[in-house]
Amino acid sequence: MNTNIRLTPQRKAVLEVIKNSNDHPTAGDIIERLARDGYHFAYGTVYNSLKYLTDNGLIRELKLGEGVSRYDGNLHDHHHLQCKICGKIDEVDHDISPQWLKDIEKETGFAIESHQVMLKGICPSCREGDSG
Amino acid sequence: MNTNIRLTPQRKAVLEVIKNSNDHPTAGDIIERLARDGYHFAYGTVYNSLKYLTDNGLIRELKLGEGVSRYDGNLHDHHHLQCKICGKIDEVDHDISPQWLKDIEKETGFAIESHQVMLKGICPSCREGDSG
DNA sequence: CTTATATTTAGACTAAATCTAAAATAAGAA
DNA sequence: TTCTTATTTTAGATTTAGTCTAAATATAAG
Ligand SMILES: [Mn+2]
Ligand SMILES: [Mn+2]
Ligand SMILES: [Zn+2]
Ligand SMILES: [Zn+2]
Repeated sequence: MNTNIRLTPQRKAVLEVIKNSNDHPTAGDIIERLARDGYHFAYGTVYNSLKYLTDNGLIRELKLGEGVSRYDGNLHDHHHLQCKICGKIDEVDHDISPQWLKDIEKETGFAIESHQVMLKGICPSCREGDSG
Repeated sequence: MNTNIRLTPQRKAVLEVIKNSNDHPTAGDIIERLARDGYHFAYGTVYNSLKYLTDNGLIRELKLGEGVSRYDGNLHDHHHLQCKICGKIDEVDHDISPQWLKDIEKETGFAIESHQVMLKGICPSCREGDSG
C-alpha cells in the first residue's frame, strides 16, 4: 500500500463525486456528475483516477455482473443487493461466517483473499402491486 | 419455464460443447471449440444460442466480474472460486446459511431471488513457491 | 534553471455483446 | 404437396465500456 498518495485536482474531484454519492455510480455516472460540477476531464483521466483511487484504497470498485464497474466510497466490509426490476443497489452489513470460508479453504486448498456476495431480488417499492 | 425446448443443430452443438467442458468457458472459448469440431456459426448465433439455453435452464450464465460471461453446464447450486494468478475457476458446493438470507430479507425488505458468492484467492498450484 | 518523472489529454483502438435486415429453415393450414 | 407464417441463422454494422498511445503539461529533484 502506498503511503504517499498524490491527489491531483482531477483525482480529488473524482473522489469527491464518489464520496458524495451513495448509489454506487458507474464511470459514466461519475463523468456526468463531474460535468454538472463544471469539470470536463478526458475519459482516460477519469478511468486512470478511478484505478488510482481504487489501488490506494480510497474507494472500492464493484463488479456486480452488469458488465460495468461501479464505485463505492463506503470502505467498510459489506455486500450488495440489487433489485432485478429497478436496478437499485442496497447495502448489506451482515458478513458471512468466517468458518464457512475456512471450510472452503480446507476443501479446495485455495488461500482465499476476498469474497463478495451478490444478491438479487425485488426491492420493497417494486414489490408493491406486483402480480407474482 | 418453457416446456417446448427447440434444439436446432446450432443450439445442440453449443450445448454439447458446454456439457463437455468443466472450465466454465466464455463465448469466445465456445466459438473456438466449435470451430475445432468443424462448426462455423455466426457470432450472433452462438450468443443467441447461449441466451436461449440459459433462458431455458439448460445451462447457467456466470458473471464473475471479469467483463466476460462464462457458461456452466453444472446446474446444481454452487459457488465459484477464482485464482487471482492463473485465473482457474474452482467450484464450491457449500451453500451459505438460509438463515443469513432470511435475516437480510427482514432487514432490507427485499425478496431475495438468487445469490452468488464470488471468492478470489490463490490456488494450490500457484501457492507453491510463492514469495508472499 | 535544467532535467527527470508523473499526469493529463484527445483520440485511436479493443473486446464483448447486441442489433439489423435479408436469407434460410421449419411449422402449420388447405 | 403447396402456400403462408413464424422462427432461426447469417454477415456485418453498431454499441458500450474500457484501454492504449503519443504529445503536451505539470510537478519534483538536483
Ligand atoms: Mn456499497
Ligand atoms: Mn460451476
Ligand atoms: Zn426495485
Ligand atoms: Zn492459480
